[in-house]
Amino acid sequence: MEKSKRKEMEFQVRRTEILSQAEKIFAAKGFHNATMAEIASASGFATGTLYQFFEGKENLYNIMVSEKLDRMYLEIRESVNSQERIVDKIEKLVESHFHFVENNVDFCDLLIRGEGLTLSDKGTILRDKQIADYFNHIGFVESIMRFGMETRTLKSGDPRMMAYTLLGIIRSFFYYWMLTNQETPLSDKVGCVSDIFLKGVGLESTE
Amino acid sequence: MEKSKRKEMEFQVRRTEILSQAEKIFAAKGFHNATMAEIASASGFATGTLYQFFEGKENLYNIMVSEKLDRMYLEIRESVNSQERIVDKIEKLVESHFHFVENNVDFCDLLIRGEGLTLSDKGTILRDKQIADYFNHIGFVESIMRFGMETRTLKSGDPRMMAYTLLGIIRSFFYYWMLTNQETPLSDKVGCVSDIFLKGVGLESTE
DNA sequence: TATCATTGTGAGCGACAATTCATAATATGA
DNA sequence: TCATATTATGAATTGTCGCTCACAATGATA
Repeated sequence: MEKSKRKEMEFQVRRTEILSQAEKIFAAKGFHNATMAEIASASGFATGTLYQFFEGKENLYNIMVSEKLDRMYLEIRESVNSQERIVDKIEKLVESHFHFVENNVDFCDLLIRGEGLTLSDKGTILRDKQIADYFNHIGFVESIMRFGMETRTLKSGDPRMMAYTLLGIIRSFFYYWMLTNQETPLSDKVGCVSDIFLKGVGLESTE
Repeated sequence: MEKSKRKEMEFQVRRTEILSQAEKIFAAKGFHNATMAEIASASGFATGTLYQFFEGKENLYNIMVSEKLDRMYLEIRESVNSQERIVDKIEKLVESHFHFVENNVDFCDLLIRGEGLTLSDKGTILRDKQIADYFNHIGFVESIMRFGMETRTLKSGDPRMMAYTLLGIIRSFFYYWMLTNQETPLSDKVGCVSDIFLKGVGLESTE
């Protein structure tokens, strides 16, 4: 049994190495331009060996993206949960999103390109998983909004719409930052985002 | 000269037909799973004929997307410009975006998948054009914000950040609507979006 | 109708890369 | 150490289209 445990661990180490190299290569060249041969040699294996860890190219790609996103969502949740006040929670949400982007530029570039989402049969199953995860995340943000309404910090309204709004703003800033490779860190905009989100852009006098 | 004009027109008709069929097929299957043969037969031509209208597959795809987006931007601009008051302009902006989405579900699905943005050499040139167009659009929205500030309807602030915000919210709602094929029209949310954008979600008492 | 020009055709070429599998290398255990 | 099980190898197989081009069809001209 000890043996098999060590085996298992070695298996995981190799698997992780492949995933890590795959991430780099996919990020650099996109799904369709990356080749299995390249990923194999980068992780120090022969082409055929990859197929002992993953069912195929799509599978490898999807697992890589999926696990990466899982980690991101987890990070964000923990960061938000570490705060008590609703306003701080919102700020942390924005901040942790932005941190992830800043620390994973290549991966985010891959996400923007959005490649690999049109996949065949098996691929769609994993795609659905990613969509489900995204909705799950929306649900999480929604719960923050609901909390804000309970504690009378936020206006009463549809918490789901609020969640869409906040995530949309975050995404838009991330998008802009990716396209204009700015010298200023994205994190500088955290205050700006949460401010607009909470107070809106209209003057009090408006309507 | 008359002859050549008729020729020119016929050429345009054929070209348009190909583009129209290409749109359907690309939308249904994505860039990589669509084949030139399929597009050709759908538009009533042989494979080789397509190459008299377009340089190749990437070229066809990019032109199709590019021209479609141009029409969208134009529609939105006209719609916004038809309004005098800033609040109406904002509402029209949201509304016309949503209208486009509702009337072009398949095309928007293609956009969400984001396929075809990782292209080789020539492809990137056209990709850059699309990014430039997007920035141009942001600039347009920014000018609306600036106008709102001049007329003292909007708070003074960075108009570009405001533009990112509004476009982000719009995109987020569009995204959610696409993923949950809802029975309710997206247009129902126009009021909700412009409201949150102008007033924010925080209670007055906040801060 | 004969001639030339333009445009359409689609079978087949060529390139590419995912996947497989017979074989080699390595690890296990008695 | 030898037999056996496990894992790695990478050349060969395979299938897929994008694209070309020699030829056909159509249309224009005289």
